[in-house]
Amino acid sequence: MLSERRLEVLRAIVQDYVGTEEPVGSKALTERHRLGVSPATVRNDMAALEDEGYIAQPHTSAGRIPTDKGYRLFVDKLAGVKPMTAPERRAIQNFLDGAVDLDDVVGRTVRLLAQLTRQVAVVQYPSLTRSTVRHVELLSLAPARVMLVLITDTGRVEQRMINCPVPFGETSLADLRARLNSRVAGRPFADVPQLVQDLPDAFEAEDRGTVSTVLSTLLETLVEETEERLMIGGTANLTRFGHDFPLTIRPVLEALEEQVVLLKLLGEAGDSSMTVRIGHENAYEGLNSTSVVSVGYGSGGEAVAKLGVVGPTRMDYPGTMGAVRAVARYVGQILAES
Amino acid sequence: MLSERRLEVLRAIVQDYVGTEEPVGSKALTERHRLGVSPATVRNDMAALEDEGYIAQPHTSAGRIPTDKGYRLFVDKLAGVKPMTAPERRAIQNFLDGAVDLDDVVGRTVRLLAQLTRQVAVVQYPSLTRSTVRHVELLSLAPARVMLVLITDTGRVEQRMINCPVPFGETSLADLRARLNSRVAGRPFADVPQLVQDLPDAFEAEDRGTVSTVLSTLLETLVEETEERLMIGGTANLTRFGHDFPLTIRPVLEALEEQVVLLKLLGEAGDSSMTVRIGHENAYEGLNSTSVVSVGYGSGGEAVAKLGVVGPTRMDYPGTMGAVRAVARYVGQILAES
DNA sequence: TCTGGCACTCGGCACACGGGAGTGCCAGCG
DNA sequence: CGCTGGCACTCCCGTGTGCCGAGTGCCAGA
Repeated sequence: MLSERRLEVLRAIVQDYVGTEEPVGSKALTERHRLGVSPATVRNDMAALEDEGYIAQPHTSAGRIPTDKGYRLFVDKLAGVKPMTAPERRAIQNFLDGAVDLDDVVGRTVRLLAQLTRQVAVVQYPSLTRSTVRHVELLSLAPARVMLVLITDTGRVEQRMINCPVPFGETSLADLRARLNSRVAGRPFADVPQLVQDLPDAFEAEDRGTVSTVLSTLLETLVEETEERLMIGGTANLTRFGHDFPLTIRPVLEALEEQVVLLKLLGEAGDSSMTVRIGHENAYEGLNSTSVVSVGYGSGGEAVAKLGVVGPTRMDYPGTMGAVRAVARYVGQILAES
Repeated sequence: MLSERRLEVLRAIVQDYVGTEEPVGSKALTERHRLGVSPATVRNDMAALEDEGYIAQPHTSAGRIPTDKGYRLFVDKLAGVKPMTAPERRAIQNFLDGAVDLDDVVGRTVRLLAQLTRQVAVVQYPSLTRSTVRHVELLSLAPARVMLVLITDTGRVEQRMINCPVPFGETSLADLRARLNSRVAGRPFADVPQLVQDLPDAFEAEDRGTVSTVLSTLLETLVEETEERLMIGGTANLTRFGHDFPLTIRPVLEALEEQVVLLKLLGEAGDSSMTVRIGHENAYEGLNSTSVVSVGYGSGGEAVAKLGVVGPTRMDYPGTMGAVRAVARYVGQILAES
């Protein structure tokens, strides 16, 4: 177990390195922090921290920088979450209020989060399968052409075109619409497959094919993995990463374009509590030099989706965590109101 | 006026520079192209081209690189549009087919375009105001809560929540829905304001307030500038820009995040024909070292939106233009089918 | 267990140097 | 009059050298 002072040294190293982006040496440490001991002592502590794998030297005779393990310890034991100041909280609220629809909410959130953290922001749309059905609408656009519209309590709206095998009468359509809604409205989307299973039986033989087509389209829309969507923003902040660009930034941009990768990343994180994944803790190779801070958000108690930021492992963890948590909280409120 | 040979020299310079990314000298030129003259002669031609402002030297005693004016001449007079090969055309079609909704179409298009051109792709959603109304739906979600859903012939669906001043009966709602659709279905969105102007008059006094609220929400969604949306992709290709990253890439990423800037950029381009804006021809400063190739696309004859790519001024113009044109054509087809 | 001292290591920078690619100019040739 | 080969000149750039400073590890002493 590391002594109290050694932990203090580690904390100082992390803070300084995050601030200066340069390896920090023993002398500079004693000057900037009141450790109460001499550089030589700090050097011994640093040697011990290095033995334990918390810090490392980029080159012999250079200062130390924290390793992923070092950041992990810092986040778990040495740092808290820095709460937002009152003006910041007000700014968040102002910025998010006045969104006209869900796209707007998500868009504003992603911009806000990118600006607050000066990093790349990722916001997942509320998951269909974790939301509740508000309404299912069927519109007849042409004799054998139906549009299916799903509306969730979180404001998300999905639509699908359906080509019916045979023309579908307006009364049958109204019948199906009414039956569908009476079964599923107010229920979680996850239950929908069960709830509509035997619906075709209630219809005349000639309509059954069409009803089945509609239902299977409905179920397809709910398949996890395809129904998940997200928005990212603040990629310009990647340019603040470091000086050795091309190699650092490239894989990150590529990862961000692969929505599958991001969704997996968010999916792996704890369900609603805040999760920090540091460097190599991220399964995806391109993100091995980044950290991901994410948290679930939702209109009520349960999380319907996640949001977070992607930044260099060398990031201000307490500040970032504070911003992410605060934004998630306010977005949840907005969704609950809509 | 420049002689035939000098134009040929300019063409050779552009082609070589685009290929190698390095200033091209007189000797290298004569070696790679059959110009039929000696380096000394080419030197004289280059001096003339430089006097006219078509090419420039990064430093004394270095090769020449094309200026924006040089690229302009190249695009206008010296190069055509390189048509896609048959396999490429097939690949495009395969890639775009099977999209389930408009978001999917736009998403696939942006990825496709980024991949084909190896540059940043930008695709605008079909403009509401330039589309035709397919259907307007009103859903009663709560006694004084109505959801407005607009559906265009291009597959776009917009929705807005409306809080009614007074509860709105189901029959009044059905009445309004029917009247609305009979007036606007099949008409261009641009005409909607005119068409619905006197609608409140047809209702009882108590409902008139609500009807007006619904109509004003409808009109708000049609305001140009707010209704325009777009998707971008392929930002990872920016890393191929050059070696002097931070300065080049940063403002471009920033511009791409400012949807307003991009929309303006696309808006300024010719309405449906292909437009190439080179370097400083772009009004936005951050894009002064990039070229934008854009073209309108639409389901029928008229363009309902634009798509294009953003890349370094040093780009393969014929190939890029070919890809952009081909993709626009296929997207138009897909939209017409849906 | 901490401290001050000391020798050592190594990255980064400033500087000088030379090679090479490219240029402009000029005189001569068809 | 236009094209060509030759020539002197200009710079960019990569390489090599030397120095400085920050940082380290180790050791003897308090």
